[in-house]
Amino acid sequence: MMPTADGVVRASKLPLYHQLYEILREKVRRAEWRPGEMIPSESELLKRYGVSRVTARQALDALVRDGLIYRERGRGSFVARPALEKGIMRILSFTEDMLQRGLTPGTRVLCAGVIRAPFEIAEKLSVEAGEELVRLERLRLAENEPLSIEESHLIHRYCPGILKHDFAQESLCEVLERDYGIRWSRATQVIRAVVAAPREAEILSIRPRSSLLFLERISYSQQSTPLEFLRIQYRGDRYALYNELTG
Amino acid sequence: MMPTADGVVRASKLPLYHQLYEILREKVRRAEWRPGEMIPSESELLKRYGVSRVTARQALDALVRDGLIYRERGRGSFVARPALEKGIMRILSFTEDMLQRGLTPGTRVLCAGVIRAPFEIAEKLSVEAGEELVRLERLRLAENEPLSIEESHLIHRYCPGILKHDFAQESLCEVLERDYGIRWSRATQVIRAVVAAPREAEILSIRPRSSLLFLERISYSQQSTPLEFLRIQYRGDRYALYNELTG
DNA sequence: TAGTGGTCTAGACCACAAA
DNA sequence: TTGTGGTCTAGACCACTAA
Repeated sequence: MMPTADGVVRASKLPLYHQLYEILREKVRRAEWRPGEMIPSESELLKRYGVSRVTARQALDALVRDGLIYRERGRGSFVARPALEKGIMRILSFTEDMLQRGLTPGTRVLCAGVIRAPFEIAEKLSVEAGEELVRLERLRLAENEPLSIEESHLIHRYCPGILKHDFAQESLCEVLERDYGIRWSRATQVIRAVVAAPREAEILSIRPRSSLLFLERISYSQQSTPLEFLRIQYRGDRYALYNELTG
Repeated sequence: MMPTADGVVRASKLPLYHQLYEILREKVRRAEWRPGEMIPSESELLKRYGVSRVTARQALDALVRDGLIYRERGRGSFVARPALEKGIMRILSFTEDMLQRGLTPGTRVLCAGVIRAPFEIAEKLSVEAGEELVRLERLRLAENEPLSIEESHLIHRYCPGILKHDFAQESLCEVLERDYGIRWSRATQVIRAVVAAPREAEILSIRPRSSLLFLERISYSQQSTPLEFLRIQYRGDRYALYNELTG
C-alpha cells in the first residue's frame, strides 16, 4: 500500500503524513540523497506535495526519531550518517549480518518441509498444536566455512507455497516481503550457551561437545502477529554478539 | 527547571509541549493515575493548561512513544501497564538481575587486589598499559548454587581505597555511587559461548568443558569515560539472556 | 536580509466508542 | 447523540544561520 509514483494520495486510507514519511524514507534508503546532504526544506515540501506545514513536520519528525535525518535550525534538514545502532539491536538477515562483519555469506539447505506444530512451538507462535508449519533448516557459511545452523518455523497458512523457492539462492526475508507482504516489526529472543550435539557438531565441522551460542527468536509481523519461530546455533569459536546497554 | 507547581509557564524557555509532557510524565510516574485508568481527555487538558490542541497532542504523543500511556479513538487515553523494556537492555547489578528472576542472590569473593593493567585491558579502558587497576573476582550464587564468575577491573585512581570494603556483603555498584559518585550511564558488551576451563569448571561445580555464556563489558561513567572492564562467565545450563529486537 | 527550522494557535472534519 | 482521539489546514511569531 505504498503511495503510487511520487506524490501523496488524498483518497488513500493512509494519513498524508505517513505517506510523506514513507516517500522520504525510501528516498533516504535508496540513497537518493547522500549522508550529510541537505534534503528539501519544509517550504519546498509543502509546495511539492501540497500538504500543510504541520503535516510535513509530522513526517519529518518521524524520520528524525528513526535516526535517518537530523535538522538544524536556520540551516536545513540533512541525511544522517549511518547511525550507530543506539543500543537497540536490529533484526538482521544473515546476509546483512555477514556483510556488516565483512564476511562472504553462503547457505546450504539441510531440510525443507511442512510439519505439524509440536506443542512447545505452537505455544510460542500462538497457534494450535498440530497447525501446519513450514520448517526450513539451513547451514550458514562465512567465507565458505560452516558458521551456524538455522531452523526456521513459519505458520504455513500465512505463506502457502513458499517451499517452491530455493532458499540456497533466495533470502527467506525477501521472499516473505515480496510474495507475501510480510515484514518483521520486532522480535524477542533468548540467548544461551549450549553444548553441541553430535549431529550439529558434525554439520558445523567442530569437535563434539564444543560450545555453541544458541538463539531462540520469535519474530512478529507488522500486525504484531508472531509468524516465525527461529533457532540458531552459532559456532562459539567464530561468532559473537555485540550490544549496548543503558544505565 | 521543572515547571513550578502544576501549570505551564509561558515565560519559560522550555517549550509548552515539553513542560506539559514533564508534568504528565511525573503524574504517571508518581502513580497519580493507576495503570489502565483514563487520564484527562485532550479537551480537558486544553482548558486545564490553556494550550492549544496541537501542543497538548505533542506532549501526549511523546508519552505514547515512551510507553507510558496508550490512546484509543473514541474512548480516551490510559496509563499503560508497566512497560516491558522495549528492546533496550539495561545495566543491572547482579542483585537486581536475580531479584527480577525471582532468585536469591549470593556472593563470595575469590580474589581482590591491585594489578598492573595488561595491554589488552588497558586498551579497552583507554589507559596506559601498567596503570593500576583494582581487580575483583567474585563467585555469584543463585539459591546458594554457583551461577557465575565475575571479574571486574576498575581504574584505581578513580576509586582509591575501594578495596577496604567487603564485597561479599556490599554491592560494588552501591559503593561506587555512594563513596565515589560514579554511576554507569551506558556500557558496551560482547556475548560469546565458550568452553569452561578446568579452574572455572571446578569453581562453578560443573563438568570440565561445559558451555559458558561469556560476557565482556565496558562500562562508562556519566562523563562517558570507560571506568570498568568486566568479564562474566555464566553457567550455560542455568542462565540465559533475554532481549528484544526492532525491525 | 532571506531562508531555515521551532513553536504555537484556532478551527475544521472525520472515525469510532459508548450510552 | 455525545465525547473521544486522528487528521489536516492556514497562518503567525520566533531564533538561528549564512550571505
